[in-house]
Amino acid sequence: MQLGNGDGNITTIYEVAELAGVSVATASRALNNTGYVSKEARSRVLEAARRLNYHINVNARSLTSGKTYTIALVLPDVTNPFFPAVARGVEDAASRKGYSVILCNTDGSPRKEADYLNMLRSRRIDGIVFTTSELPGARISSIIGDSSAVVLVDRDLDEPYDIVKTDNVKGGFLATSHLISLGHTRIAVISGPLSLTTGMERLQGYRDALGQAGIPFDESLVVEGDFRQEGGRAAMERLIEQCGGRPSAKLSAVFACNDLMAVGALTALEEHEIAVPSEVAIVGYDDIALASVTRPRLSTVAQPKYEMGVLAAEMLLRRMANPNLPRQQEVLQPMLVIRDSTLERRSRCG
Amino acid sequence: MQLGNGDGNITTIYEVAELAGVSVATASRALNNTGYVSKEARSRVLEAARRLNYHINVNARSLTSGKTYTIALVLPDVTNPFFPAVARGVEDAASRKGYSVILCNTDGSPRKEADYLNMLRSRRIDGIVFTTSELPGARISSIIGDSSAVVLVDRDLDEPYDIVKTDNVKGGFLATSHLISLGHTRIAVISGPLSLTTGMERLQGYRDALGQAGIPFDESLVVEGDFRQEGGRAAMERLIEQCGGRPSAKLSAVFACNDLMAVGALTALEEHEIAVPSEVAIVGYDDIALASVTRPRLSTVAQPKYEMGVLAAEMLLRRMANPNLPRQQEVLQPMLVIRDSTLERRSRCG
DNA sequence: CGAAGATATGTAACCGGCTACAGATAGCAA
DNA sequence: TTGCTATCTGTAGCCGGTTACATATCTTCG
Repeated sequence: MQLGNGDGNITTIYEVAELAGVSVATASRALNNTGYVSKEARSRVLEAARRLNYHINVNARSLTSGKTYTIALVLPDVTNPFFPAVARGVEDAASRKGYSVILCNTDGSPRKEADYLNMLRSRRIDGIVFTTSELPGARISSIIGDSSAVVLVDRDLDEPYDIVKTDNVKGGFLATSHLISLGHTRIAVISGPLSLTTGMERLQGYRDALGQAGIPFDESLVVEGDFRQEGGRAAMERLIEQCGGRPSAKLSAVFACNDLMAVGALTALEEHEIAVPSEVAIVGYDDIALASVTRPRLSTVAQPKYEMGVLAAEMLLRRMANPNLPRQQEVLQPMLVIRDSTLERRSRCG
Repeated sequence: MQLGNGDGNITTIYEVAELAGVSVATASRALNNTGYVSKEARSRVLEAARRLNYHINVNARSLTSGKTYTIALVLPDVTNPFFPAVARGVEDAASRKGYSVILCNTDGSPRKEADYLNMLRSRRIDGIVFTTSELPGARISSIIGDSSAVVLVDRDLDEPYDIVKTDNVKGGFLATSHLISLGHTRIAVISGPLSLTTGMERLQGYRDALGQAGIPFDESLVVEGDFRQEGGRAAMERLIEQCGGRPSAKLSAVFACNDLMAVGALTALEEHEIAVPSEVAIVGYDDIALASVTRPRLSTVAQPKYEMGVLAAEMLLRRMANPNLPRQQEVLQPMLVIRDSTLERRSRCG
């Protein structure tokens, strides 16, 4: 609406300098509060910038500074209910410090992961919060080189990258011990993919709890799932079939290594008209929003998802500020949330 | 691991040109497949780029091209279960065309929205997929000017921006008609914030359905909610209280204008031991993942969330390619999903 | 054979910032 | 007065690409 110059058109620092009657050097110094600038010059520059609706061109600046003030969040799928909270945490922490976040969904495909990493390198991203699936650490470094810092979330790689995770062994232990303390001894586990550290570790916690209670580990009670609802349902079907339709003495509780699979298991149980928790108790993992609305409401092991995101971003910024820092690792504590899908078990069974 | 040059360090086109024994102009042409380049020169350049692990600096390029190949997705909160699917759609469609997506959570705060828009302008973003809450269209244009294209999702502004939405009036109509067809006549509505077009339009659909069925509109059956779970619960409490604890003849069904509020209402009903759907039927809106795991499973009006994201991104790219296009508007159709929270109503009531 | 056009390449300017360096002025101590 | 420091400003080069323009060679056609 202004004359010709004002509104939409893009202004450069040259135009600001000209209007203010100074050189670009002075204009730059005034706008960035660096070096020596007289009061009058500064205020003339600021006024000119205001009048021209000047917005610095970040890309141009990054050409000299080498910093883009951009980080990336690379994860399998925002649509997986575990990730939005993490993403929000990352974005909050990043934007607080003036960083923007680029979102990348890889579906866990090493191919897509590699493609994104290449793209991110071309963008000279300052850092990456990465939840990879299968890409080996060495491959990551070979692509991004040391052009950007990396923090791994919820994954554990051999490479010397910083890490934010929760104690999955402990989480698995908590879930299983809870079931044991309720009197269960025949406890099945629907694990995550055993190629992922999360999958392995939660299973390890399960074994630890069993061992500590003196309950023998029974291979046939372990079914490998895929962290997805349909996989959880299929795994539960398999378990039910294995028991000849009625769990009864063969199996009285299930630890599903994430909530999505637990929900799948729940539907399978419902279809077979097996009562939860009276016939079979079930514990999930993650405490996604779903968990508190199922019937029965799902007992689960909560992870501090938002905090993980925040910590990951903050850790990344620290690493960016000082690439020579020793490797950082932050292990958060999972927490058992007891709802209705697990219940005290009286008398029956041994 | 290589000599000194290979791995992590950043290479410029100058080094590539030098290694290939050509000028930067030729190198640039070879890498971009523009202009004339001899076969030999091209292959020497490509080989040099490969050996040096050359990745173009996108920021430098955008300095001359004026394009950043970056768009932004500005929404209230990824943590709201409605948005991840939209986000995924936007990211998929964008990355398919080589664009990156910057994620911005505004919490619906006009202040944050304005801050983000300013930041995005500084980044010379090519376009924005925007789900604003309260920022007037004029304000948006005053900030971003015509420096980037804008597509509005699920919102309707006076400004001449492109729009992707679903037919909310129709959605409200579908939900209400469904209840009416089951025999309900006393239907309460827990609306969204009436300051939002989504809120208003769904309510309008409700009124239309009532009108068409000849059921008088009763002000006292309308409670304004906030699209959040706790708000839905509070609204339901209010309705129950209004009926003196037992809905009975005063109210036999509720249309909650999104699923989150429906879930909240469900918990309120459960606490009061009011059976769903036999005493009170309930329909939600959005069909988020939650809806299919509640007990009873929630009948709801589904929006094609992922498709909305895809369409928004594609529309944005079209607009970016041709700023003079007439205003585009895409209205998708909502779809009724009948589950267990609504049920045929026999005899009783009139 | 000469002119026109296609092909190939390099030089240099430019995109929009930042900053090293140099030059200018002023204040102050010796 | 001289010399030194602190303050202020501008010129120009650089960051890493793209591309207009000039130049040169090779075909091709009248």
